[in-house]
Amino acid sequence: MSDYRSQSRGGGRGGQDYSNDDDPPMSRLFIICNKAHTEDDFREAFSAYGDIEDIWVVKDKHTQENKGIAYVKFSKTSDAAKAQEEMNGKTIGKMDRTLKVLVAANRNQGSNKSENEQEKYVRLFIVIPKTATEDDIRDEFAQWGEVESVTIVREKNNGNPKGFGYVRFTKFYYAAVAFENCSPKYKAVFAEPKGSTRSQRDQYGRPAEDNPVYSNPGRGGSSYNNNGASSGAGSFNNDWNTSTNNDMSAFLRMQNVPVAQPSCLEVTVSNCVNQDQLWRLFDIIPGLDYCQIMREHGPRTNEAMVVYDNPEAAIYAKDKLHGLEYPMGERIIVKVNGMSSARMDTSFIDKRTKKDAICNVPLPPAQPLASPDAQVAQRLFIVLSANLPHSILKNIFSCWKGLIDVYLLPNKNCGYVKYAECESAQRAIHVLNGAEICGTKIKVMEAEERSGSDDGDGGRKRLRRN
DNA sequence: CGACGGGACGC
DNA sequence: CGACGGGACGC
Repeated sequence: MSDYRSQSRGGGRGGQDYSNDDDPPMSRLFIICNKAHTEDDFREAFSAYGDIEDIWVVKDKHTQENKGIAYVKFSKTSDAAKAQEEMNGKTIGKMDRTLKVLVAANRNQGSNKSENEQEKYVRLFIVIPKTATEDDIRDEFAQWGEVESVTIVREKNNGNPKGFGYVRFTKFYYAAVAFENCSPKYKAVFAEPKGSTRSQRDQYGRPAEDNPVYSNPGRGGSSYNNNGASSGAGSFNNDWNTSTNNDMSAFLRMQNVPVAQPSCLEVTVSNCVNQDQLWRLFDIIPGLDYCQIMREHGPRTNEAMVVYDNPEAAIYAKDKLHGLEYPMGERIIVKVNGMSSARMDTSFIDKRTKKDAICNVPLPPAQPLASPDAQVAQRLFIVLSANLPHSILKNIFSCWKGLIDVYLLPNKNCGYVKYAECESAQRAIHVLNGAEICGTKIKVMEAEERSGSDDGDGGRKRLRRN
């Protein structure tokens, strides 16, 4: 993984890729041929299928003799697919030997022969609206080629769609055309073969624990890191409510909350500092309760929230750490939450004598969560005056029984909360609407029904996208 | 005022 | 049967 040279070329400038083997995916072919084949032979035979970025006839390092293998890199996956399917088994040049044409494996993973062969190339993983049926998806994707099957993944209990599924085509080429041309709403990618999940999905998981922040994931790089919802999501596990089974520790933590006073700091820190490092830094001052990198703040900085269990500790931490170079050359900026003035105003603290560090209203102790598959009894819509980490929100809303899910919309300070019990939802509204969480105001109300997804009946349109 | 995410297959 | 180079930021 250290060998990835392509990372720095994220953006929009034009096109020469020398080494970006797997971009787009499966656009490079591995060809087993004859030692006498030349680059020109391959160019002549393969350029009919599309733009070729690179042809490489592999030679022995020492003897310079051809090894009888070659790589041909196309710009487009579908061109590579067409070439692979048509040239495999053909002869080119004046040679007798037939070519064996395969999709090249990723540079760092060696041979491909033990794979399920076609399995990897004919199946797309897609996000599927919950209202869609297998037939809908089949009809939609049949425009790109012959669909062999569609699978919508469903809950095993109630058969409700999970919101994603698979489309299997009869040929690599069809899958490639669909991959390139289907609506972006499907977020199509080539499906991993059934056994090996989570190979590349780690980038969404936990944010930097002991790794520095990685820059860009590969294709389709929609912003993955600039909102509290997604960056917070990975830290779920480090927080008070470690999981559904850990209610007791959450309970104990929550019991302590109401006695503490405000002590929330807003910290701007280089994005090469990860959460663990930041924690250790602020933990120098006793009383650290909470430390969370929340969002990107600039091209090279993140914004974090740091909470102490008493205001003196927070003031002291600000005093000692504000302006510190950490690491060398990168100053940390520490502000009292919500205040823009550089100087600490202690009267600010006094005004909040009765408020706890996390929320300015008393909260009940933490309650068991509902399963993520649970039936939603009530959905709430929440609006924040600033972003908050997902972990804090989850914590707050888990003070009522049967919380299913909390999320904020990308790049917005509003979102949804789902409960399996109406009564919990109503209590959450009653207690939290108008409250402040770490100095951030929150509104909580019943959510409107979602506007019909794509049933196409013209009606209330408040948004133009669907 | 402020409105719709992510997701990996019954192992 | 078979699996990984050369080139190079830019005024």
